[in-house]
Amino acid sequence: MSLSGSTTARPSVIYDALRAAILSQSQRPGQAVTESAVALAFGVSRPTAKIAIEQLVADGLLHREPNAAARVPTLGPDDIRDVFDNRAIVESAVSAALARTGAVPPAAVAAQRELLRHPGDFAPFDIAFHRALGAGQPSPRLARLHALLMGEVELGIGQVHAHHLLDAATVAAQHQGILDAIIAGDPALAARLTRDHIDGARDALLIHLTPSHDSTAHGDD
Amino acid sequence: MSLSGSTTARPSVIYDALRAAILSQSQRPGQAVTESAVALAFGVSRPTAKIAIEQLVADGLLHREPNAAARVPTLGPDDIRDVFDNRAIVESAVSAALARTGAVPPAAVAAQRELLRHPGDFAPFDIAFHRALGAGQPSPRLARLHALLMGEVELGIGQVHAHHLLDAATVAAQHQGILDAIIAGDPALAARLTRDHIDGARDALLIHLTPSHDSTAHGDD
DNA sequence: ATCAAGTAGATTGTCTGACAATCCATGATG
DNA sequence: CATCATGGATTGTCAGACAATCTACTTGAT
Repeated sequence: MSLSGSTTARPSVIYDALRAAILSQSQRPGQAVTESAVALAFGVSRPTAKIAIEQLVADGLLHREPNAAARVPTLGPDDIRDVFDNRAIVESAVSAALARTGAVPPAAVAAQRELLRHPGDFAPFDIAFHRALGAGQPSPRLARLHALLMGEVELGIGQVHAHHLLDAATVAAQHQGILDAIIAGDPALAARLTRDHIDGARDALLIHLTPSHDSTAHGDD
Repeated sequence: MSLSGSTTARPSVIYDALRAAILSQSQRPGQAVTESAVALAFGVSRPTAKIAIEQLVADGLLHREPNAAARVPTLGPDDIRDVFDNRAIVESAVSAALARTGAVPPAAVAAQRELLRHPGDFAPFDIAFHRALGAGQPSPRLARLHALLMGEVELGIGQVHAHHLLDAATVAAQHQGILDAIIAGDPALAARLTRDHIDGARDALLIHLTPSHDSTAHGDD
């Protein structure tokens, strides 16, 4: 059957599209993502859509309860804290492992360069930098743990990052410090700088989620 | 097999049975686990079997390449090192988090008690102790990271643990030290003892995997 | 006899359509 | 007004089928 799309509408295609929609806030938090709707939108059957949705759930980008539709999760302060605290644990180990090799992933350097060239909206390059760190380090299992957390990190940043919490120069400087420590072969320093960097990002996000700050949300639900 | 006549043969049932078969070495490492065979053995269709297999692959208990049958992975020295090093990172954070609460999961105490009562084959209770630590700690995401690693840990111990590497008394003493540090509310000590404990287990397993004198492995049982 | 090419088998990847089970909202009824 | 039955909606699960890909073997030529 020739549906609208090209040759094969594999689950991964649906996964990517759905993921982009969630991270770009096209799918508002709390909004239901039903299997039927996804199947209809992509012209596939429900089981096919189900597979893609389950993949998103496994990555933390969707929440689902036994017999209800999947929903885009709303990351509250507790979630942000939990995600970033665990990321600090994992990513500091990532930086330490990289420092032991003494080599920096080329993708991280590229992301760092692009970040400085786009100071207005640098969030994608910030994410790319950290993903490159995780992916470029020797341990495959540590890379997997890191990638697992980055999904929710990206979701949390997307939900809050529109407010320009930090400026590109500060972020870039901290990134450069991490890279320098890695090149210098100093695992302890690389781990400490990474931890501080992530803690700072966590606190910046939490400030925006604290009700003391004005003009954050519209009305109480 | 002994599974028949059940109207609700959910994928989780197949998952559990397959998992037990792998961990009990019923499925020898390297052996292929085809979707057809699983479907036939459990009396379900291939997609149902596929879901269970993919779940095992996600947990690291099976390896699969794009167009080949899934196989039980053989954990070599590099794999053991990688699994246990990452476990040390995650589980030391688990112990530290528990120490901050000052409370010990009851399941961990129960596992510790059972371990002392079964000094002959204490591997299951050793695993249960560490799983209880991960599951009983506050952060849901850290618990998930820990559980993800424990699958391969259990696989690695199962592949080597038949040789009685450590005696129950030593393991129990180390466990008790961790519990005491948690109760005392000393995160740094709990983390350090946990790391040492895991590093010791790693080294014990690696000794048995080092081909010091026996080059060709002929597995007569 | 050795090597290359073609072919047959096996296995996975994917899809379709359907039925059963469960949850939520609505409306009827005491 | 509260309680319960009913309807719709959604997920959970399943069986069967076809296409794509890899492997191993047979066949043929050098």
